[in-house]
Amino acid sequence: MRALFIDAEPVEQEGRAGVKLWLKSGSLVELYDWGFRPYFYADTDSKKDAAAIGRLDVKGAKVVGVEKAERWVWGKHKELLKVYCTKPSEVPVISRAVRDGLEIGCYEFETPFKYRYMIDKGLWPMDWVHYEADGDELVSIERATGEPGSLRALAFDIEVHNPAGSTDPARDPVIMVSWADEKGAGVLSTKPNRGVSKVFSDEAALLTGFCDMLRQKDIELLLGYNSDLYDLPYMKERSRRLRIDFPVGRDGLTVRKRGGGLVVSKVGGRVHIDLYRVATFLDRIGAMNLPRYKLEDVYAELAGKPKRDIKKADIWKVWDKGDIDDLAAYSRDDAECTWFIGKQWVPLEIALSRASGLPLFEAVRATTGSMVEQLLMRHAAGRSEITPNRPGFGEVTERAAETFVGAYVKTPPPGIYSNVAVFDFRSLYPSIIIAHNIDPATLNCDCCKKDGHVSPAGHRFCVKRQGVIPETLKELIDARAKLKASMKKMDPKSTQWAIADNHQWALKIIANSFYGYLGFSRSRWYSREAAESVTAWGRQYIQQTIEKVERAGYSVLYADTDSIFLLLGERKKEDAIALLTELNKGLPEVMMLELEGFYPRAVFVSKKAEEKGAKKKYAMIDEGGKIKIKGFELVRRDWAKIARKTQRRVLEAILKAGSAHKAVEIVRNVIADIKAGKVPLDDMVIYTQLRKEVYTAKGPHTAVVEKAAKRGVKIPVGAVIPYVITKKGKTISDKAELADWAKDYDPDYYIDHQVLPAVLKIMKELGYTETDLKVAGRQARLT
DNA sequence: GCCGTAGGACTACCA
DNA sequence: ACTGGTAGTCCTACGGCG
Repeated sequence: MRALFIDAEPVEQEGRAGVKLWLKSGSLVELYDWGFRPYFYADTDSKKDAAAIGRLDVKGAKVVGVEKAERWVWGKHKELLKVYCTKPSEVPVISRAVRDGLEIGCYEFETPFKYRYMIDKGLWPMDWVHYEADGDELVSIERATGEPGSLRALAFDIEVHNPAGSTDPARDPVIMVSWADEKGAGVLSTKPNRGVSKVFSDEAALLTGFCDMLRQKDIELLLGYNSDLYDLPYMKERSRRLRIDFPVGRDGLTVRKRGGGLVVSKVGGRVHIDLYRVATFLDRIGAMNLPRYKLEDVYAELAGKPKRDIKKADIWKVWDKGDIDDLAAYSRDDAECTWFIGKQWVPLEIALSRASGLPLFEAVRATTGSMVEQLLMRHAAGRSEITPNRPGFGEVTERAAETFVGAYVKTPPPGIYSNVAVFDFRSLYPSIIIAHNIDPATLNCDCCKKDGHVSPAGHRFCVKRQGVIPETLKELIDARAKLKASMKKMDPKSTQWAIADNHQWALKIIANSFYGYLGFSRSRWYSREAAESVTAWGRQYIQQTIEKVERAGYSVLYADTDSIFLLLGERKKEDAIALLTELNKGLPEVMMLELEGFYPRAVFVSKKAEEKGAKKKYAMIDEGGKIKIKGFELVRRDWAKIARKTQRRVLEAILKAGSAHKAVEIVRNVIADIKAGKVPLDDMVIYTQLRKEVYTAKGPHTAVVEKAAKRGVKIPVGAVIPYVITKKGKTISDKAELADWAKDYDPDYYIDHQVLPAVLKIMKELGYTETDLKVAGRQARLT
């Protein structure tokens, strides 16, 4: 039988231990594999040790088999013992006895059992398998090929009666559950209304009705927004209090708290995707940058239009009034927006799951680090290499304390320039890792003492045996290149193209994370020497390239990590392209310098306190009139919209119209509007994320949190706080007030601390001073 | 007690 | 809970002044 492999879970029944597999062929199939034994490795080849390990009995947990195994351990070929246990839960117990009791080192004793199973069986989630079964018992399974499969999905959202403002499952009932899927949308509620598609006698019936619907529709993929933390735990708690079952899954619902306030809600037998998790993931990897990631923010960004909105605080009022037309429509809209977002992001998550080997549920909640790790574990196993153990607490602390030098950034001379060309290295760090075989296990090998790759940081890497990291990375990069090539032959509007695009994106995301993973203190494959060699080679390549560009007669304006900005001057684009070709001849095979683009005009500014140019801050306009802005206040959410908007207009006036005069007019008008109190409060809102539980220093955003706490509103860690600097108070922190509570704004603050600083650094390059901008009617010095 | 400033804490950016 | 490099804000402590 052919099926899509979804997930696996360890199970224990009647003393037997095995694995439950979730497959999809038509609909979901549950199968059991009772024939797979958990194991770990012991670092010894002595018969005496083998015998001692074989005799172990820790409170009834016994070793059921010991066999020899040849594996690579940190670049050395070794003979180890593979120690089998009966149940997965016995692995930690027995391996501890081996380590602490017999003082024999162990490996892979903390590999979660389901990963152990998937890795050893060669199963990749969201990919196809061929299997044979006898009843519900698996007989055989192996990986097959095919396009990624799809799952039957449904998005949902709940509304809660909230007269107290906040909601509390001890008190406030669920009043609506809305849903949306391929076929349409609907609202389940306990009050009848035109907008309500199904009415239930009470809340218990409503919750049960929702579960019935999932069962009837045979939903495999459940989509929510912040449903890990809110909807599912809320419904579960309400059900508990109502003393009813809540069979939202085929196999229970577990709500688990992870470290750092993270909550994960696992729906057994369906894949639950919390799209808020996807939003924060995309934010972290820099694929998205919004001030906030509420459902309406994300929807507006993706759909290009705003979402219907009700003030959350008013939900109960509308409900109590009995006229719930609006509420039903709003609730339904929430589900539809969630569905819309899911349509865009689920394919990427499926691609990430396939590319990393993490089951979809885990992939959605994974960091790029754990994706890299999963992939490395799979590749390591494939080449008989041991997966290094996780570092202990002490080790992590030590690693975190040892810092290393990163990338090179050139200070740009501030000014406004014409005809800039930008070159950049394609995947600089991944290319370096592959070109120089950088891996903790190839570091200081015994075989290449004379002829190894020696990094500018002074570390040597093997030239004979490729490391698991370079090997895995090369596979990703080659696969991506192949995909990109095949995409050229596809119709860009086809589903096939969209699938390939998500896949290539997933491969890129993972490939870009390898360097960070090498330097990550909790990494299994951590190596400071390896990480600092990557950056050292990176600095060497960029600096040598800068020298060559300068020797060719160009002046290099700016450079950061892997990019070079040069002034074309009197030369033509063709000259720059010829130079590029020349530069590439001197680079290793896998490395490639590319033309990023030509820019007719560019702005670099000086640092606020010094005359020197500011790094990581520039704006350029390309030949198509498209503006690229980096680092400026206007790309930062912790600046008020009025400052960001004004700075953008000023930059546009200079880059597009080339008019400083216009820029001055803009600034003067904005200042006048602020003084006159004409600017809407919305434009004064500053967003700052609450990143810590406890602060040593006071700041506007911590002050806002304190004030909210006094009113009984708890702002959780991770929240992005919107606040306004009001007239009331002495210091800025005193004046800061939660946006919803702010009645006015302090014009002086917004002029002197927001608009002027943002705009002045640009105007300074054109010869203007603060007074030129503040005092109306004065003649501009330059135009 | 007031003023100016150096330095620390903090956030969000670039690559 | 992937890295280092960077700009910039706000607050506090501190020294000088009178």
